[in-house]
Amino acid sequence: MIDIIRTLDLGAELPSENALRAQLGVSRTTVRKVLAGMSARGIIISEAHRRIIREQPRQKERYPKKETLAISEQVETSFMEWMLRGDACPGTEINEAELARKFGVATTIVREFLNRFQKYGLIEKRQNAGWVFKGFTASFALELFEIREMFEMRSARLFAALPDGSPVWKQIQSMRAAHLELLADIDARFQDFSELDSRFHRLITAVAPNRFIESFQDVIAMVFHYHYQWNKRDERARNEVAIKEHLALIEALESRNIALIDRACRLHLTSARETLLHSIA
Amino acid sequence: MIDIIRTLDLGAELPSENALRAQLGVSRTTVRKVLAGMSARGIIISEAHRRIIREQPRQKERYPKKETLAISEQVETSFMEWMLRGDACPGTEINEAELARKFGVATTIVREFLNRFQKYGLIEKRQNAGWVFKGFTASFALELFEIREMFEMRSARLFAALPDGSPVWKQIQSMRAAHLELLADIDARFQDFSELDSRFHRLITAVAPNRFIESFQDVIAMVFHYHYQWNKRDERARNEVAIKEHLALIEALESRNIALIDRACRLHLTSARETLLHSIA
DNA sequence: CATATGTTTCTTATGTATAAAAAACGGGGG
DNA sequence: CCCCCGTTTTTTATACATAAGAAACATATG
Repeated sequence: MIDIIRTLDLGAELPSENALRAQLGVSRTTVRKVLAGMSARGIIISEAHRRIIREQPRQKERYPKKETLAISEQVETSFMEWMLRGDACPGTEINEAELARKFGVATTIVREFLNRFQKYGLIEKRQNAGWVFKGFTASFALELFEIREMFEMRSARLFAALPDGSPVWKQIQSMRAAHLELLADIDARFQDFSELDSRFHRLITAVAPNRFIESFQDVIAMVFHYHYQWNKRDERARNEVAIKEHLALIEALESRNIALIDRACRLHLTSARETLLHSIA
Repeated sequence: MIDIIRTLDLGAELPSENALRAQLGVSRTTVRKVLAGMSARGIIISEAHRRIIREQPRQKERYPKKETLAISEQVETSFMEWMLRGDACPGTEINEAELARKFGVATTIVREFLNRFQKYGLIEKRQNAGWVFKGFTASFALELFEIREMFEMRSARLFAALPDGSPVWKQIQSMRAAHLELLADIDARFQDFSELDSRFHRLITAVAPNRFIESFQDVIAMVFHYHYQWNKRDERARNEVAIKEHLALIEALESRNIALIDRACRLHLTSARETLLHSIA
């Protein structure tokens, strides 16, 4: 809301609650609550049927990040930190109540998180007896990449069969541009790669949608997002190599030559796997 | 406990609490509670340091099935019924509170169930806005089988590379025997196939363990278990065909001929897919 | 001293209550 | 009749409370 107001002038009238609702992607109830808050702080004046901007909100008026995050998201972050900081070794038993205490949240939320987190294959539930952390181990990485290879090779191959008119070719073009841009400025922006990587692989996978493959992408994204947040070693070099491999794969895809595609794809996945294994050991 | 007592004579002494605990696979707390119940009903007499059987428990003494099932399991059954009875069509919005009311359980449990159930790909969560049932549709079946084919072909191929001395060859032998037995008595026992099917596919998959593949087996097992519980059409014939296909695959595996294995595996999966599609339409 | 049972403590499983957000309802003005 | 806003209802998100089960500790007995 602050961002919206900053595009308007002092004394201007705010859009209707419904317009704001649509723009912000939340319910009108929430919009009204925020408006009430701004009214109370003197940022806007609520008259009958309209609201006038009285003064520009300052940046420090923003709610602190922590207050705007759902508790469930905070739990996710806390848990990942706990796991990747190395407090946990393979076989560690996970205690719902203890985690809840440690993170300062209700047990219900921890429990719900663990249930959702189960799909990543890092923890396992035992009836009436809590959870076991299986460890972020080499075998985890190997199993992950075995599936990843099957899925991505499948999608990459399906790419070659796409008609010339398909809009994905445009998307691939702009994907290449994004990679080249990042590569040109790699020293400063190497940390932006993680997000580009995820987008690239999702684009390839999306040619022939399959809900199970898409769901597996979440696993991969989680692993890379969090793992490399705690393992910065060689990050710049690692990402540079990956970008070049992506560019090679893009070229192969555009050639429509299955053998070429297979090779580029496998090359990239092998290198990504080795990098991950290396960083675990 | 009733089953254990029935193997003993009147007046005999029960094993120690610890022995019972180990035998029943529960905690001693639970054993003690059951023993207290039996004492109250006059089935056993608790003396200092031992318990004597006073009269044989009758079958109706057993707790009704419903009381021994965890609420979470009851919710699963209720939900499957709701879904497969056809009360829900694709796109139906799922309401936690309403389901809880309908099933007569707490909302927490329904919520937890939906979270776990998510992995089956039949429902989807929308932030702050409940769940959507995506439907037990043809595209669900197709996506399911696309993955299943990848996974099973992979496992079947790895089979051929196993050394002669591997214990799986014995297991395959007894698997064949189980199939032949069932086939011989197919008219009476065709409903036993579902469980054998799951065991067979899990055996094949288990040659090279991968947690993601194993987790996917749960999806398949769920689909077949529940779907065919509500779609009995052609059940006998369907299962007979599948048994024969299994036998062919077993033979192919034992031949160690990759081409043969591939063919038998694909044949079976194709036929299973068509059967499922047919039963959905 | 080893094993069995009595007792206590702690954990997970389930139920209930409240807060936050979304959706529905309804009157009023253009 | 349509859009806007005030209000009410409903739903999800989170916290807290209790019951069932597991594990640990303590005591007794041969």
